[in-house]
Amino acid sequence: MSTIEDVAKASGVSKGTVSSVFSKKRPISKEVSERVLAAAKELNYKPNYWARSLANKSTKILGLNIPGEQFKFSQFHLSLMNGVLGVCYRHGYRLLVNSLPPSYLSQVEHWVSDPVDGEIMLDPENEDPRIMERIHGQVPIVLVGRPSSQYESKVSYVDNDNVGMTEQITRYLLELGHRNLLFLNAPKHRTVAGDRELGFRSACREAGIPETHQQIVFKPDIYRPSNEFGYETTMKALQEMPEITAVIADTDTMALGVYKAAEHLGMTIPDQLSVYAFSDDSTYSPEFTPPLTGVRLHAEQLGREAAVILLEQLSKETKTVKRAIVPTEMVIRSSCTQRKTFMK
Amino acid sequence: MSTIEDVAKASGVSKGTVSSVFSKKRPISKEVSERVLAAAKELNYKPNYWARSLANKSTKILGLNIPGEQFKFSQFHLSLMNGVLGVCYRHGYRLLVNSLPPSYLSQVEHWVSDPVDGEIMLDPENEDPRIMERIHGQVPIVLVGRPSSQYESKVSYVDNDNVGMTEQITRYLLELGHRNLLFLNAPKHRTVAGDRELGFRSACREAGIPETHQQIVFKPDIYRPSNEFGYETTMKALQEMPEITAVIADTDTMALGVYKAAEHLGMTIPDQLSVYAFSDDSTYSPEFTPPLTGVRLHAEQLGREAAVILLEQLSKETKTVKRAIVPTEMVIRSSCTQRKTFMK
DNA sequence: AATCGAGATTAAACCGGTTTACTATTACGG
DNA sequence: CCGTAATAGTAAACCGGTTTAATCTCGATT
Repeated sequence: MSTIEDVAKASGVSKGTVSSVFSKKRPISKEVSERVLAAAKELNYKPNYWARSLANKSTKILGLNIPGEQFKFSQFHLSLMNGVLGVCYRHGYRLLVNSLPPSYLSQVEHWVSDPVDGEIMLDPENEDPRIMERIHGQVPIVLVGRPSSQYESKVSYVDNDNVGMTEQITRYLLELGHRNLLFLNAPKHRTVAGDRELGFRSACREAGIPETHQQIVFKPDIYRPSNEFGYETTMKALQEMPEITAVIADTDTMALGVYKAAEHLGMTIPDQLSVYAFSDDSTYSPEFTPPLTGVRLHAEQLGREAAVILLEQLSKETKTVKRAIVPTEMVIRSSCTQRKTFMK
Repeated sequence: MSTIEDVAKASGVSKGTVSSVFSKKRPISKEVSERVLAAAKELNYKPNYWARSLANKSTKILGLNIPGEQFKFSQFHLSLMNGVLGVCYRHGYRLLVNSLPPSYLSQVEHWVSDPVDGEIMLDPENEDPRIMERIHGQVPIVLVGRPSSQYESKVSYVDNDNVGMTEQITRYLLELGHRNLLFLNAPKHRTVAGDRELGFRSACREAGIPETHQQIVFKPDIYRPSNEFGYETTMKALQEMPEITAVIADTDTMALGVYKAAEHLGMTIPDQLSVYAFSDDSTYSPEFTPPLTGVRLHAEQLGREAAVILLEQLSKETKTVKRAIVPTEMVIRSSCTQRKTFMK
């Protein structure tokens, strides 16, 4: 690859002039400008991204940070990313997927600052070391999901109204006559799990459901796939407590496990078991009979808003902490129905 | 942020020594090493990514290049990306999603080399300027999909056997008794469209189907969503040629349009119209009744193989051109059936 | 004719690392 | 006790851009 030096020599001007021709940050006479561009084309020259970033102290790259080992993108993340990408696209930013193993990053020879101007961080946890690290390292961040309270006034974030949404969904099931619910929740250390628990409990309390009839099981944070967790937990719960008539699953993948459990127990959905999932789109949907009732989280919009807020923070000097709540909508399909009286 | 200079001063050694402590590329006595690391921690120092990349001439970042304006990731891309990410993860590479508008990149002030060590390029087209550019710019690439023939011996790529797969699928429909097929193909300029056309034609010819009964419509490359294209094309085709009893759709999104058209025409699937789609996973699957018959493309494996080949090319000096063909499997669900004789 | 000022260009410093060529110190074998 | 080699550290050059401060040109103003 040829360098700016080569172009400068070839067109008989200085490095600085060539730089200005490209960056357009200073006026250059048309004549010189053309001569330089011709030479550049001739030599197949393109400014070096990293040299430029080093000098500019800006990379025009946004990071997307996802926690956990062996992470896989779900449908939710996909939509979210599409939202982020759209904004990046319009503003000339590139998107870096930043999810290297903590074990890798902890080695001294891999210590390094992040190659991004700012980062969108997914799935915040209660004691999330990533947040501390970014604040400490001066990297602007926007979270998708609520941070733990100690950071709530320190970092910007976008989120659904998880408390309200779960309340609404729980009420829906209660109004259908269900009196004994099982809630398969996200891993306990994720902040979203707490919010959803809150909403669930609140709606149950409001309807006078005793605590024993509000089963919540948090997904353990080991690498067991969600559908297996859904299957095993539902099997166990329904055997121990056959009065359960409705299950709320945190994701559609979990719901798949619930469906399978119901099938193995000879129960039909929705007649003997209602199933609700926090997800409107699913990879596994071909497997769902009947179609899954869920909720639209508007992942794409979450991504868009996060990206917009982040870019805003990058452009302005004043670091206002912002928050955006994206509304949700229930999507009633056919996996939930009135509790049948003979089930009593 | 503190620099290597600060750390050097604080620990009373030279820049070069600090550099060696971090990169471990040269032995440093334990004593000095500890002193430096302590100072680094104290100052919250991390090596600057850009400066390091500049000096190393390597970024440890792989690019994922997707063509087209206003691109959105589909389920296929999601799985593919998961495959790529897994490999990146294990090798300490980050992944950059590189899909900026050509209009943006053509402006002089945005000319810049790519900030990656190598790139995985999706959806190659017949006269794909991206390929030329990367070869010219010395950026190692691996394609997902077959390049046009002039590049076939010049760049590595991974692909499904699109010809064979389409042949197999077409035969399947022909064996079900269908004699009049509609094939909604990918945009004509994509190489995959040609391959699939070839397979389709070949199977039809083999069965003695006249050309007039092998309708192929290529998706125009304007920004109309695939489902609308599927809907409108199917409506038109079925009205002009009611003898059609089976449709092959290039993607599940297109198939969604076909379903809708069938509904509007009062036709039931699969009894009056069989539908086959080149996709096993779908965002829209909740909408599919009956479940869509398709084909498993193993997108994740495609991504994995592409990443592995790319990393191999980066590590070795010898640039062997490699090719990998990932097998496909038909997934028979319930959107295709025997042609009913009364339809004759 | 002298002064001023705007515009275009350049040399050199800088961004923050890595690497090379060299020096100083210690260890060892003969 | 000396020559040689191995080890640890350093100063300076380098990676390829951007930017600052200074210089030079030329037309307009007084």
